[in-house]
Amino acid sequence: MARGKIQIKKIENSTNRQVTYSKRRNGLFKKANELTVLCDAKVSIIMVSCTEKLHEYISPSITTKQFFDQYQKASGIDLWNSHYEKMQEELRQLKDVNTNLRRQIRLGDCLENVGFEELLDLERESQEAVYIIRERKLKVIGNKLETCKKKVRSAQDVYKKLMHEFDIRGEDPQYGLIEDAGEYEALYGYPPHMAAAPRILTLRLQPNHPNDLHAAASDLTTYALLG
Amino acid sequence: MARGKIQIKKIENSTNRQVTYSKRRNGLFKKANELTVLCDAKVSIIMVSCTEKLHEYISPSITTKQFFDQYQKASGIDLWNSHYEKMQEELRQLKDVNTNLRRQIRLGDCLENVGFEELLDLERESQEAVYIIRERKLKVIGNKLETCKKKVRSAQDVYKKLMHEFDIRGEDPQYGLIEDAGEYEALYGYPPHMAAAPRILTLRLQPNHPNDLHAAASDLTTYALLG
DNA sequence: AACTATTTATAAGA
DNA sequence: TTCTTATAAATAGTT
Repeated sequence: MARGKIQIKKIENSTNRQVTYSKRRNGLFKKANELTVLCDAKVSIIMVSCTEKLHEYISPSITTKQFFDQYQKASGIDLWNSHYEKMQEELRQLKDVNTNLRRQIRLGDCLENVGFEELLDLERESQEAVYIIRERKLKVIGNKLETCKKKVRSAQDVYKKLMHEFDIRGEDPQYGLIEDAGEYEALYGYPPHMAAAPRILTLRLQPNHPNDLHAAASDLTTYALLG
Repeated sequence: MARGKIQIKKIENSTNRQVTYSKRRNGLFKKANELTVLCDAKVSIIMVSCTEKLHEYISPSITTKQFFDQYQKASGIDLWNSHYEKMQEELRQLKDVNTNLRRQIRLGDCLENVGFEELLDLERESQEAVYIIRERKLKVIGNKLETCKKKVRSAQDVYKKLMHEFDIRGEDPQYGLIEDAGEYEALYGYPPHMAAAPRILTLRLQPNHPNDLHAAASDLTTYALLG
């Protein structure tokens, strides 16, 4: 529109296109604002450039949200609808899944309407579940036991070492053994009567990091003898 | 902008304002379209006049709906928020319920990450479920048995009645008794050895609605004797 | 970003 | 409304 007429078709030079976009965008927004003032109208312009950048003009005294609401009202097009539908579909599916899950559990709803065959299946499945869970439970218990045994062995090693040193030094009043402090078992959560089986001498132990209870429970080798 | 400069302020003459609105609206839309073509951009203009009339420009190759979606995405402003929030809350809750249900079943997912205490709970719950299901199963079996007994009694009644009539008429060749047709048990789905216990004479029976197997199984009183 | 020759938009009048 | 037209405004190409 100046220094030569142009064809209204896509500007191939991307720099030129960018510049023109910027200039004309400003022009458009200016015009929109004039229109707003002159004619007491409300205008909303939203632009997305080919580089996906978003620019917006909105008349003062109105928000984009209000604009959309007004647009919806005036046009009769329910813009929420498709959004709704998606969510409602998702909701429906979740409810279905839910129902199926409940059907599998069958604790919440009663068994009144369950057929006999289904009932037999259900009993079998539930019993299987019990077996699976029980198996897992036993494995977990086994693991715990194993861990405890290791700790006990470790403690025994420490004890042997100490006894060895003890033997070498002879009766030195600097070192001493205190019986039955009861703290060792407590740290591992074992009742006293169970700890009795592996016959070891209980030592009064103290972690190297007195304030760190976790370290106290998990790292036996860093314990030091008390005087 | 022509034949005299104007102040950018509300045009008080309503006719003039209307005319200007119309002219400038067209101008704006034309510019918007040029911008769309020249710069490969997407433009949406929505205008509401002071008389609440709505006009819209939208670049070809896009819908207003898509525009709103894109706007939302780019601006981060969730225009549907109020609508969404409710549904999303519902969705979230359903998902939670779902997770809990799955946790109760715990057959699909493995038990690796289940704590020991939880494992014990799970075992107890599952075992309880088995008991509940078993109880229900026994009840159903009991009901079936009861129903069968009733039917047997009913059959006995019919038999007695028939025998009575038989006695009155004496030996009339019009009426006959046929032993061991085997169809009675088959209809009720009972194996022959179980039907043997209640000692009744089996009759060759035929339902009044020969094609309706359901009726055959459920309505003993409408059976008629065959010749 | 500024300049400016031109094109385009449009205010006022018909 | 639309057309006309003098003139204001916008802007393409250049610096």
